[in-house]
Parts: sequence; C-alpha cells; structure tokens
Amino acid sequence: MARKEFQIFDEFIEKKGLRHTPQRGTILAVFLDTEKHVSADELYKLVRKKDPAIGYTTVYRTMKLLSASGLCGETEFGDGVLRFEHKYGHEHHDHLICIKCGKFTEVTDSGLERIQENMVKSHGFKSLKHKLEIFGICRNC
Amino acid sequence: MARKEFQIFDEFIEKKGLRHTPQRGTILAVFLDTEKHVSADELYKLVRKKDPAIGYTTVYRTMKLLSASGLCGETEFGDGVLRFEHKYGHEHHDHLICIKCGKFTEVTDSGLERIQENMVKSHGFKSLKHKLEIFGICRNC
DNA sequence: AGTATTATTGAAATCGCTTTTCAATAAGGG
DNA sequence: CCCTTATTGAAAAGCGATTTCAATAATACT
Repeated sequence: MARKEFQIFDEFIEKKGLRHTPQRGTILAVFLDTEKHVSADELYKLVRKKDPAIGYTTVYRTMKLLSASGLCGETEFGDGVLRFEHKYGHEHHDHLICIKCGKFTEVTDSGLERIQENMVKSHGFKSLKHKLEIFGICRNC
Repeated sequence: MARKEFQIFDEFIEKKGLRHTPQRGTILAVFLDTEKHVSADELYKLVRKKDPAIGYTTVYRTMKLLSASGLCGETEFGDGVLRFEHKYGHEHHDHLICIKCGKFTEVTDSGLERIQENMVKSHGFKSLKHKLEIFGICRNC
C-alpha cells in the first residue's frame, strides 16, 4: 500500500528535476511507517535507527519536499512545534487533542463542514482551508 | 467603557500581591485602544509612542499578566507569532483570516458550536476549548 | 566507463520570536 | 523615611525552524 506513495514521490522528484537519494528513500519509508503527527525531530530520531548517518537537516528538508508533493501535511497545535501528518488517502479532518495523554484523534463530520461553509459564505468570505482543533479529555483519560 | 477592564486588572494585581506601575497602566491602556490581534512586538511599538522608556520585556510580561487576569487571550495563527486579543466582554468566537489582506474577522455561530459539541461527545471526548480558523479571501479582496 | 555538472548532504551557523537572567530601580507597607 | 521585595530594561539564553557552505554524490553527456 505504501507503493503508491513512493510512486507519487518519484514522479514529484522527476517533475521538479530533483534527484533520487537513499536518504530520501529512507526518510519517506520511515514517515510512512509512522503514526500520524510526528515532528521533524521525532522523525529524525526514528530515521537515525535505520541510518545513523542521516542528519536532521536532511530529514527536515525531505519533509518539506513531501509537503510540496502532497504526501504530507504540516500542522501546528499551538505548542510551537510543527508536525507532519499523512495526507495521501486522507480526507480533510479535524483534530481532537487530549490534554492529558497528548493523543491526537482525527475526526470528520460532513454536517459540521456544511454548516461551517454556510457560515463562512454568509460573511462574504471564500474559504480555502480551515483548521479545527478541539482540546479536551479523551475517553481513556 | 474601558474603566471596567482597569478595575479588573487592579483587582488582579492586588489579589496576587503585585504592584501598580505606570508602565502597566500605559500598556493596558494601549492594548485596550488597539484593534484585536496584536503581537507583542506590534504592541511594543505602539507603547513606545506613549512612553519610549518602556522596554519590550515589560510589554511582553504585562501581556502575560493580562492573559492571566482574563483580560486578553493568546492565539497563534500558524505563523509562529503569538497574538493577543481582547477577551473581556467577548464571547467565544472563531476566526476568518484573509490570506490576501491579512484581516482577521471574528465570527460566532451557535449552531456550529452545537454540532461540534455533539460530534465531540460521540467520540467519548470531553471538550474544554477549541479553536477554529478558516483561511480564505474576504469580501473586499 | 569517465567526466562534468549540479543537486544534495550534514554540521554548524543563523534567524525570529519567546522567555529568562540580573543588577539597578521603584512601589508601597511599616 | 526606610526596608523589603516586586518591577524594570538590557542583554543573554532558549528553542524550533531555516539557511549557509564546503564536501559529496547523482545524473547527463561524452
């Protein structure tokens, strides 16, 4: 199932006249193996386990490429740390964030989206993207 | 109308055993005169016009006090800059952010809030606060 | 295959904003 | 009018994101 993502990345690399490198391959593989919402630093630590020679900078830059290619999305939950989440095959979603255990849950609600869209329109606004984060306590906490 | 805010701040200062200073008075006055969503730096520049001797640090620390006293809220729109907004007399609201002119609009929709709350509950979540930001193009742009 | 070109890499430096440190100053209680 | 202690402001430190730069390696072209 990860094959499709590699193909997308390959095409992106070629379209942009960039180059294939083992580092990029490793980083993409680690990212795909990962649960959602990793920071660059968390990812760097995971990548090091597979190849200790890969530097933080390369991880960081590769994630920017993945963002540009549409494979990952960047999101920030107010703690000053940018996190990356899987985007391929994931529709738009909101986030429930447990302030106790730190767990992120993705949720989708088409009714909510529709009402939001109406509200926005009634303000003469044309919405391009939005971000809803709900902080609270999850079922287990 | 701003009188009430000064009173709240006075009470906060006294309850905490802190001290009244001319700097704090000036900073609060400037903040209240301000449109919503100012960064510490923007506020510092405004404060300097009234009293060039006041330092950035004092502005920054006073804003933290205003936050603690409930007079202002802190919010961050993903550009890495913390902004302060009026909170006294302002009910919860969401933000429409124009990506062309940078204007922030506050909106409230009770229907939206209700649906959100239902959605959250259906996930066994207890919500404490939430943040909805909608990025797009405003009527004038 | 060999070589020239140029993207990529990784360490270190830098950036931008937030937060803390510290010595000097000033608020306010006695 | 002191004395205690919070406050101030400049400068430093923190901290994550981003850039720089010399060395390296991936591709295109012989």
